[in-house]
Amino acid sequence: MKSTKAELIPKAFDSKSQEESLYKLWEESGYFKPDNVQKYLENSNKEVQKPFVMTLPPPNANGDLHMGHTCGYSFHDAMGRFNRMTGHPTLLIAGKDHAGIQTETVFTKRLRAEGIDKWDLGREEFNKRCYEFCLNAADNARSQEKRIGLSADWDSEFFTLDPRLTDVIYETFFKMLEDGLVYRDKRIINQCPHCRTALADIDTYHKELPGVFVYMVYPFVDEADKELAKKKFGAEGITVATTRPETMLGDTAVAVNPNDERYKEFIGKKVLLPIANREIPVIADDAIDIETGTGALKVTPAHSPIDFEIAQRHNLEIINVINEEGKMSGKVPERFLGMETIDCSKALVKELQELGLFVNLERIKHEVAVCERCDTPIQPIISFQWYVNTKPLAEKALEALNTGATKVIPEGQQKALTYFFENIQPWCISRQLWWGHRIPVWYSGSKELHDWLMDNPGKTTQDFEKEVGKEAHGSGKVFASVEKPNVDPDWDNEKNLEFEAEQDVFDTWFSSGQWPFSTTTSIGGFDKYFPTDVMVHARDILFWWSARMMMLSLYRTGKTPFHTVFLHGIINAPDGTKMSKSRGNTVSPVELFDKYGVDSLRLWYYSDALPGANAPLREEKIKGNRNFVNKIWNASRFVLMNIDDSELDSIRDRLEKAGFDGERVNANKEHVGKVVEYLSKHQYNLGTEQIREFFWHEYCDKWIEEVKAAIKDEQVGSEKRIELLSELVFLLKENLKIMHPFIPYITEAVWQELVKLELADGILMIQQI
RNA sequence: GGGCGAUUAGCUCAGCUGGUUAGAGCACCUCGUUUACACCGAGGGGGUCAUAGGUUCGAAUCCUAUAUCGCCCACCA
Repeated sequence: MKSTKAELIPKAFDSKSQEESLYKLWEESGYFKPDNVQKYLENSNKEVQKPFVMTLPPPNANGDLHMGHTCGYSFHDAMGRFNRMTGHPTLLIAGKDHAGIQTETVFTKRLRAEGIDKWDLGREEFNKRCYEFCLNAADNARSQEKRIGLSADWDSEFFTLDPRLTDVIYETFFKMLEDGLVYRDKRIINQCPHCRTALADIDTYHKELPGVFVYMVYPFVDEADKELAKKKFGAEGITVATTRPETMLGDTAVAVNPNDERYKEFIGKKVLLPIANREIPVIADDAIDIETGTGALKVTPAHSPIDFEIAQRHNLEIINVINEEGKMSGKVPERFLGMETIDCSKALVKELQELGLFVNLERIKHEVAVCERCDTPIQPIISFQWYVNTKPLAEKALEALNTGATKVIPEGQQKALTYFFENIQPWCISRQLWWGHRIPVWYSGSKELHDWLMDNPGKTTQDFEKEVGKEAHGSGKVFASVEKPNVDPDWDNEKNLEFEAEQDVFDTWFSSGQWPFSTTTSIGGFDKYFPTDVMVHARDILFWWSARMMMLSLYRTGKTPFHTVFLHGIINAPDGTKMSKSRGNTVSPVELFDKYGVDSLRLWYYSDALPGANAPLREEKIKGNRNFVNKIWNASRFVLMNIDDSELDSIRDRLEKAGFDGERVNANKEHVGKVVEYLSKHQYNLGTEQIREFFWHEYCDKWIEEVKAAIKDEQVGSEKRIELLSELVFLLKENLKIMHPFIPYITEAVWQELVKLELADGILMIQQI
């Protein structure tokens, strides 16, 4: 009867109870830090390869991780572990995102629940409290990142508003301003009247809402035109159609297609804008679709992007009639001032009816852009914002793609990115929020003065005083600096001088677009760790994030920030639809960790969440992976159980001598070679399949069975037993190593069982493949 | 409207630069309780690789068209 210590090992691998202590073992080993990996390699006379570095996408500091986050981190970690085990001092830099508008919304609600109004609190106090809130809340996300096994250096973790990063981000802005790449410009923006901020297109989504389509007549000014119109159309004017009648008060033209036979003879004529009683021209523009509506478009440059472009082409006046809160304002008849747009719309329709200029009202459903956070329909309004001229930046990025300095996996997305760079639009980087990096700019005099001067080229501060009726306290020039400046060379009245701080903050992508070099710079490792190696994220933020990182890194450092962008698949609900909170079909990764173990979920990601794929969640596959993980546990247990305690010394000696050869060892080498190749080529699905196939059906089903039969009748301690069991242990260890990047927990757990029997040393994470 | 991609076993998908009987996991069927594991073992069924043409000695793989689906961007008077 054999006596073996290994018989005490439990029958099933209980992932949940072991994951925490295994993670602790890794973390406390210090090998999440590249310097320690380097020391280890040097001490064990291994060749030190160049560092392997990844900066990780920072999740929202105050949220839970979703299936997509843990998917990304699974890939990060497999890459990190593989490189760490092949001679590369490896650094994974994690982060937590301040997430601009989302966090401001969340925290404002929290404050309100405590009975605090953010406006009473003031900006400075709000930001202070929100910062604390985020730092505290970040523990939650961080513990989930650790749970997935992420081998990041937590001492290099950054919150995106960290003052060290801010310095770098501001420098970039100053440089761009100097180089003329940032400028202030008047454009149509998406205004959320509820959140009182400009929104990027990505912060909005489209929703089908009931609306109206109102036809109304703008009468001609000249009697002759009226006559002609009456003959042609049966009305003394031109009929236009709109879904937003309230914007008519800001109309400055009616546009028709130059090829539209109906209106040809009216081009250049004038109509009288009803109610506002303003004469506006009929103009011709190619952008007008003859088929839509009446083929005649009322042009409201201040409140519609298309109209704005038309206005630019034709030098039309721009009249703002809706303010930031979505209320009627500006040059509108007094009775409409302060009205909600919808009320104003109704009132106008009524007045038009009375004037006999109302033609028809259709009730329609149409797609409206709404605020992603609060569902409020956005108001396109015109305002001055800060822009980046992305054209020259995109050219450099294109070059990086074309020369192969950066490549995107999957290939199709590389084409999409190329197309994006080729057709890039100016980038609005200012947001009217409190929560974020304040744009480090001061206006001499006031922001109003500066924008007025921009609006009125050729005019002076004296004109401003006269026409606006306010005193000028500076030249209206812009000063870029963090601290308030105290001199303005263009303003001689020093006593009178005042500076107004820019209140807007940067778009979060402007700061996160600098992530690879802002973080490495801030830990003092720019020279050593930049450029980084691989960027991993889901493909939905390719244009927003990686594109920006490429442009800004090339601008600041002259180098592309990473040689590979790896876009993992998107995890969908089991029925194939998108997971979303509003649909209530989300699945929490933590739930799956608990149920099947982290390794099982990781394996599923590697096999299903491939670049270019949408992976519907398949629990039964994760369950299958759990079975594989358990198989590893039991196979290892069986090998150890076959070793009698009295044989341990001989097997240790045999293992130290190394020099195993023969069929199995060769087959195993070939197997390891294949997996290494798959990992190097980012073919994780093939790697997963390979380790599963090989370990289960070769190592377990063949080798263990063969050895089992061969040693059945052997005396304990016989030469044959020692040789065969030693070989089996050797092969087990080799397999644990190559499987570790995929499934770190189970492999390390087994390794530690080997360590207990002194059949292995140290920790598996740092062993070299 | 523009761009990208997909269509292979019941389900989810592999199949790299064209080459013997097209693969995996899960599901299904049969047999098996031999002291590692039933979260197991042995075996099995199941696919004219969306459709139509073409290139080739040879096509799931390359080309063209069609159909269906998905994603992204732009727009929606």
